Amino acid sequence: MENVEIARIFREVADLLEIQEANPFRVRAYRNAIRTIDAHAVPMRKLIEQGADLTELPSIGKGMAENIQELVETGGLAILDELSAEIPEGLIDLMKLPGLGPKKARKLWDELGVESIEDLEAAAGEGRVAELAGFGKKTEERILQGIQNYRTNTSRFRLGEVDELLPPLIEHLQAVKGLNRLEVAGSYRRRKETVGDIDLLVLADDAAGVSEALVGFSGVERVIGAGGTKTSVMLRSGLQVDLRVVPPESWGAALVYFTGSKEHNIKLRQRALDRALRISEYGVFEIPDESLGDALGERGVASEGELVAGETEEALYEALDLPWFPPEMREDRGEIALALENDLPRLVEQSDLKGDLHMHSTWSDGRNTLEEMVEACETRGYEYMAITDHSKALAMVEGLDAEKLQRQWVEIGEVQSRHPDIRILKGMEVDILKDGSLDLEDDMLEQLDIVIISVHSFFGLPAVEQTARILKALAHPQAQIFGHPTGRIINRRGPIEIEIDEILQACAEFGVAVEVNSHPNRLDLRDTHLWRARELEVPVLVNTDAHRTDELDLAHYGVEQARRAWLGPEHVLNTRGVEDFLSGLK
DNA sequence: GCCGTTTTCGGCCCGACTGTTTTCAGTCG
Repeated sequence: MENVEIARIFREVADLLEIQEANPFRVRAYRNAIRTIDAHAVPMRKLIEQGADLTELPSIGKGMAENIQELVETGGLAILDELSAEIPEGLIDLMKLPGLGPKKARKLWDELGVESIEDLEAAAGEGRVAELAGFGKKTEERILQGIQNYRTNTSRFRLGEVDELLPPLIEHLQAVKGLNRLEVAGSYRRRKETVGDIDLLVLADDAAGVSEALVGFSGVERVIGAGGTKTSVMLRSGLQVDLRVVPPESWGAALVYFTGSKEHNIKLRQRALDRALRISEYGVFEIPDESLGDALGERGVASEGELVAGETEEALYEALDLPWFPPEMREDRGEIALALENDLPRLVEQSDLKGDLHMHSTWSDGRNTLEEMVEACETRGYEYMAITDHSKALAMVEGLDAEKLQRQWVEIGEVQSRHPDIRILKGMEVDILKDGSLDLEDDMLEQLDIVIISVHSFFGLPAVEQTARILKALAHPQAQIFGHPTGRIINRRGPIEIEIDEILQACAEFGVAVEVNSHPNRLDLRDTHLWRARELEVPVLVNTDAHRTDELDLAHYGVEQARRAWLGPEHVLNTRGVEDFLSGLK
């Protein structure tokens, strides 16, 4: 029973409780526990094995700890069995459709006997949904449309995809007269590895003009909604874009609000209430004494109370006696407590990087020659770099054997003499073979400056075998860097099955650094694993794994994931000068 | 169901939009 499975089962319980109209705070308790479990690198089963007290984890109390224990020990959960005996689990799928929540899903089941998406499609097709009280013709159409979208497009967008889709839209909007400011907020600004939709925040003299411009953008497939301050459209790419026009005095508050995360915002609001302040997307307001209590619940009190802050993010945080938080830290993973204890860490920045230690050339499957890669690194201001072509096990890309590698060293020597301003390190991305041995002779490994070890085959080994294979490779005296450790391709190929915590502990023990592979399709290790690496004091390298010169520019994605794990320059080896860097490797 | 620099009981974030209504519930972020 892995953490992802526990989280999935808790999610089912929460959804079913919601349909059952259980205490909403009980539902929230499950959702909070899911966040903790999802983000924890150590498996719950292992914590239990070690006799750890699960209730020390945030949002895990007595009840959740018992649930986790039950799941780990029996593989099942009594509360889930009870719930699914009362309510069909297919109703959970219904809630994934836009406009359908627990109440409406429940009603569809109660009154029409709908138990699945298929049932719902049939009922809506026959016009029976529109006849229900609280439903109508439009809702029915929206449901049918939603079912289509659900089947064709269910996954989130990779950050890199969004970076390709956004520029034309932003350019289009910036041409609107009177647009003073535009910012992309949401998980995009927090640089999360995948993005669900796009939140655009705009300061403009003519709100309606910007809204019209968005609706008129050539990439728009349909308009989802349009009100006075909010416009939503669906692009043909399947990406949803929400646009908000905000007044200048609320700019900072709106930016905080729409950047999120939701959990971070909730913490801010709780803190505000403690000091008789109320936060909304319009600003920080004083709560007048006489309205404390009952009057707050009434409608139309939004403007009540004096505006304290809102024009900038800094001012909003200052009103709460907090420093400004980099968006990557706004995940409610303890950042507020940290800020209160001491200064926030200085997070690593792209400009800190002094070298890139993972890239390919035409010697294996790279598109550019070795010298072109060197020149491109020079252009980017790097002090050092490593050429790390594939080893011979990757026959399809003509990986290098010992003989070919020696010939490459000759070329490196020549290129080095033509480019004295950058240090070219002799490296290789050596395959970890099925049995955990390395795909290059020991005497050759010893002569390399940089040895990256990576998995490129046998992705499907069972966890025990896969973990043992990698542990063996990590123990090799010449292994220095573990490249793209989980092998995942986001939205396409899942991670290999490994005990990530054991692996990271072995890295710490053997002095092996881990890579955050910056390619936006990989981002491997991911943020929560980098977090664990920091805790275990495993050094991290931000590498691009570039197969072309322009891919060297992807390094910022790796830096951003590192920032999400609160890594500073002191945690990232390739922020050091070349001699310090080399002495930091084993 | 979790949580505690006024608390072990009584709290638990806030507002906009939609569609269906004649004043609002449900959903969403």
